[in-house]
Amino acid sequence: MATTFPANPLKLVGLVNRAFARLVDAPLRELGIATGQVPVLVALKQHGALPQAELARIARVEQPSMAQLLARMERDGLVQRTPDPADGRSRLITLTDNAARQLPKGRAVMEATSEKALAGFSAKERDQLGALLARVLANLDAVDSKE
Amino acid sequence: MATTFPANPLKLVGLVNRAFARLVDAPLRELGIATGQVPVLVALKQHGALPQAELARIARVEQPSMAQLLARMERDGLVQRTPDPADGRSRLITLTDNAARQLPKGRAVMEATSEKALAGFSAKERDQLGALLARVLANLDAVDSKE
DNA sequence: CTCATGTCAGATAAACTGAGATTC
DNA sequence: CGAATCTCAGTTCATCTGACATGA
Repeated sequence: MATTFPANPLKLVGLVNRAFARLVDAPLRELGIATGQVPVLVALKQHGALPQAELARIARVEQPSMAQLLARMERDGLVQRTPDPADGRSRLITLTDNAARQLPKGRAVMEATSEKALAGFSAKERDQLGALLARVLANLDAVDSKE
Repeated sequence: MATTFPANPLKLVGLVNRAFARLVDAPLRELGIATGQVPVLVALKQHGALPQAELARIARVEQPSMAQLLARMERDGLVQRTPDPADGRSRLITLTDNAARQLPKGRAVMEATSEKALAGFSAKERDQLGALLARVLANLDAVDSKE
């Protein structure tokens, strides 16, 4: 009976993902940020101005998906697109001052909710979970690139 | 430096979830099934006819979300809605013969991809991953119901 | 009357493919 | 010319609120 309840870890991944997104959504929205935008904001904060294609790679989505996400973010005053002086095809994405100001609060929300999600976990267990998930991700990436 | 790479396990959950969905999507689509429909099909196979509200509870979505999902499934010939003789408000959802026939193949796809995702994992590690994720989910549920 | 079940209408976010325009 | 960058158009899925009809 030991393996009846975990069913399939991959199913749990989906449930955890949605439960987390649901929790984080409301407080982020009050900051004017959507959940899916956080990775983009973080990347821009870290690397400064970036072209759209690079952001798509970082977030692992197709370019049109990123274009649409950025369009929403531009609409909401989180990013600007400025022509790339070095490449006429490209436009560089930068954070607005407002976004830069809100980002730390957004990260705090993510952090706090993660903390709740991992309540009762020892440091070792957190590392374990991270390591196991990283291996799963590596496996899935390997399959993906094989096809 | 031990905790630099796992960053935040919750982020990995999101990445794993999407990577898995992407892999599983195409083969399922060939069977005429969408990824989000699988849990519903499985629940119906297990429990027989079920009302919409019960399916929403099982899948942990709001009723209108389930209604729309079922509408798509009905459109695609996977389920039927028949009046509940015992409750005039309710309509019971049942699998079509075709869906019942396709379901095993769908589960096989899910299984096979899960297997690839967990390549190189010992039985113990699988249980560990499942147990850790189940604890995360329980934590998130607890927060959710507190608010 | 209240509660539960379900539908409808409308909004939003996120992702994809396919087809161009433009520039390196 | 070929490849990269981006836009546009259209589709699908998944999710949410809010309003409403109807039956228990």
